[in-house]
Amino acid sequence: MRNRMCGPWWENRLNDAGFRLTNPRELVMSILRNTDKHLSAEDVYVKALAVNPSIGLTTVYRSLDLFTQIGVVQRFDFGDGKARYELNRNPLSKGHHHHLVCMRCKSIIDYNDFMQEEVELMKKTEKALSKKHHFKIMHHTIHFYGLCNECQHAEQKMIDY
Amino acid sequence: MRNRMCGPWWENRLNDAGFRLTNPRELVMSILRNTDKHLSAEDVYVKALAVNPSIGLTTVYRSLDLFTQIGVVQRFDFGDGKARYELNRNPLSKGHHHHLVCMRCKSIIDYNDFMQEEVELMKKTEKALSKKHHFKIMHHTIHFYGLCNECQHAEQKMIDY
DNA sequence: TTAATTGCAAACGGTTTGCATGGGC
DNA sequence: GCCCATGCAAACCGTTTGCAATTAA
Repeated sequence: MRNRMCGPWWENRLNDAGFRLTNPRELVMSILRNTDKHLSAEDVYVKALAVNPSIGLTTVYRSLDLFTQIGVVQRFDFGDGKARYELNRNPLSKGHHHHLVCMRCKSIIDYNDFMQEEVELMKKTEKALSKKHHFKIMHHTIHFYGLCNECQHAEQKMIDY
Repeated sequence: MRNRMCGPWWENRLNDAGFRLTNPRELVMSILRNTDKHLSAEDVYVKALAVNPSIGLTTVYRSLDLFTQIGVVQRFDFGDGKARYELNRNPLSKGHHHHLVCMRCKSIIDYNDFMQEEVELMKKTEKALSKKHHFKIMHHTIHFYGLCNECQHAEQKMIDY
């Protein structure tokens, strides 16, 4: 009965990995699917409560961990003390992108410019580093840190006084 | 009396920013100066205790924060729940490099291969993203995640059984 | 049926804060 | 002497764990 190719790809991946499809897991997944933000566990929990008031924060954490482990979700650390979770919208990991992180208001902007060049450089680098350090590279992240449009102006005001 | 250009550059920067040169701060700095590892606050604290048994962990945190703020130290988040601190060895930020992070044992390897190409791509990307998103970029990080030499073999053993 | 999953409460671990004491300048 | 800086203890906050009850398969 497994692998019936009935639901979305992540359901199959759950099954294949031997995990159960439950209401809380479906709910967490639907929340991730319906946002383009970079949600923390707490963010997901709050949204989940609106649909299922009896869901527990613990379950949200465990679902997010599980999804991360089976490669359906990617976990990011932007250095503000809480992890963010983002859906891998495609089993083949299309939609590769990176992040601009505002050091002041912590907002995050996705970008995917110059991906062709980036991918080429990364491949080259990965190859060299694998050989040099015998390191098996699974994935990479590029974060730009700075000030978003609004926060630049806010900073400017502070300097003015 | 300020700005006498007597001590190392970071002492001057402390002075210029209006902060005091104290024993704990010198100790923390000397520890960072004498390692090539990526130390956590706790790591620094343990090393500091060996020299000054009355130093407090809080002071280590505050020193590291201060150094980070005045640009003498860089703080990294590799996603294992604790921040790492690394000395900027040069006021002009030479020695730019990035990291390989082992997802299993959390060890970190520095690399600076292909820096020429990387810097070019990053400059180009920064320029475009600044214009496109009105984002003022201060710095960036590139992290490769994967398995180090030892951990690949450990994983292999696990699979064998 | 029955083992995986859930929700609660309590623990955990890294980091921060309040406050009285101590030490640069 | 004036404040900034320190050390201690306690608070904080995101995350994890133990455990009994629930539920998917």
